[in-house]
Amino acid sequence: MKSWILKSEPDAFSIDMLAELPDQTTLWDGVRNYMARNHLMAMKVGDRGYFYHSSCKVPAIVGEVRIVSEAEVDETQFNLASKYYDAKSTHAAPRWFCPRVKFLKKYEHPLSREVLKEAGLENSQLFTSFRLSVIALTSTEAKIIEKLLKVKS
DNA sequence: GCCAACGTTGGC
DNA sequence: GCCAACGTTGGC
Repeated sequence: MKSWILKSEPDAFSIDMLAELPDQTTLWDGVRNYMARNHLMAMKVGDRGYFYHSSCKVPAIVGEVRIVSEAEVDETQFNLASKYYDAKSTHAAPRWFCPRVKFLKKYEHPLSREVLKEAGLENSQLFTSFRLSVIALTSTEAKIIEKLLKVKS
């Protein structure tokens, strides 16, 4: 099982919004960056996603999701009305794919960037490629986060 | 709201 | 296929 970080702006889509959906699941669509897309396509059912709030007062890991189905074609790329519309993508050769994720839990104590950095994640893609919206964690990095969560709860 | 970082586009 | 210009992300 691999662990990932999924960034989302809480104003656009927060962990609370996910938790309030009837089935608590959503397609992680709208990603338009190839490195992030490759991560989305590498996700397997059962993988863990850390839900990260970005572009907000306290950017932090705020909870967990589980990957419940592997990446499928992101339909928003064909939708003219969508802000994720991609004129260069075709049904024959779609560019963008998205997995389905399910809400697992929301943390009482989110893990801020400061905490993550101090705990030893300073070399993670979260800090080295700070604009990347889908991040792959190494098993070492995942263990550090698990340990932090144990201490916090 | 500023601005650095950096991915993407497009002219040559 | 190089690289400057441009646009966007996201922390501060």
